[in-house]
Amino acid sequence: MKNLPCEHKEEHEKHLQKAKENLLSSTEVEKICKIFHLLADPNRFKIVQTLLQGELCVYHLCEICQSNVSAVSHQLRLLKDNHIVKARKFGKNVEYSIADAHVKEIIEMGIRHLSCADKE
Amino acid sequence: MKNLPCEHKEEHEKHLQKAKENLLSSTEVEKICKIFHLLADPNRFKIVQTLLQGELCVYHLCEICQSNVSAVSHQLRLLKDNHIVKARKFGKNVEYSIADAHVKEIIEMGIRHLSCADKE
DNA sequence: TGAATATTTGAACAAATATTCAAGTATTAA
DNA sequence: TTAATACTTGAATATTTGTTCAAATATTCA
Repeated sequence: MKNLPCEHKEEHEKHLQKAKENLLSSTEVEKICKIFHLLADPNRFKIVQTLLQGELCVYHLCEICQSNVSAVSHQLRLLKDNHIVKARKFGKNVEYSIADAHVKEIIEMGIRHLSCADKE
Repeated sequence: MKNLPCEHKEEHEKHLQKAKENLLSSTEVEKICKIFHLLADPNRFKIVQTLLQGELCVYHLCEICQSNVSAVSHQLRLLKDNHIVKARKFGKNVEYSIADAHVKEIIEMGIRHLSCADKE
């Protein structure tokens, strides 16, 4: 038995053991955190949530975010670089759409969490 | 029909309409983003994921995060202030545990997303 | 009481971030 | 070819963030 500075040695030892078994690698943790970080900015969140309804171009996304073209474009680049959205040129416009189907579930989970939190 | 500067007027108009119907309030978006932000830091993520296995005190969480007591304590305060974890004193130790059952699903969703992303 | 342990706290700092602005590119229309 | 539209880009700025350090608190034990 290790000499841990903790009153609950045995029980905590068990929890710690389980935790260590389920531990992800640093790379894995960083990847997951990256996704959460990308969805943690209100404007990026709105962009992604909006694009879940279907393809749109920058002008419309500005309307939704109530933000200016440049700010939205910067955020879109971040989302694109991280493969959350994809872009295709159509005439003068650039149309954005969701590239990663899984973000839908994460977003929906966030929304569900919201209504649960309200009840508490 | 609005005079939108976009080649795909009709179709985008539909997407935009749907998006506006599903639009969350700023307060709601901020609440969701807050949760994502809290889980977007590697050390906080590890702390929460670890506590899902059961109650532990600060010393053990430092071990998991490979970080120092002060840094972990700061992060724990953030998580506690936002009702993700809760603390109870036991002798010289403070035992932390999960306060918000829903983060489990969000974390698991993140992990699932990871394995999907790998395959692509 | 005084020393040891476990944790918290506040201030200071460096790094990361989001936004703005001004200038740039690409495409279309006149 | 010039002007207008749609979007991108890079630099500058202000803000937020995570970590460190040193000092503080709380509890137990001798």
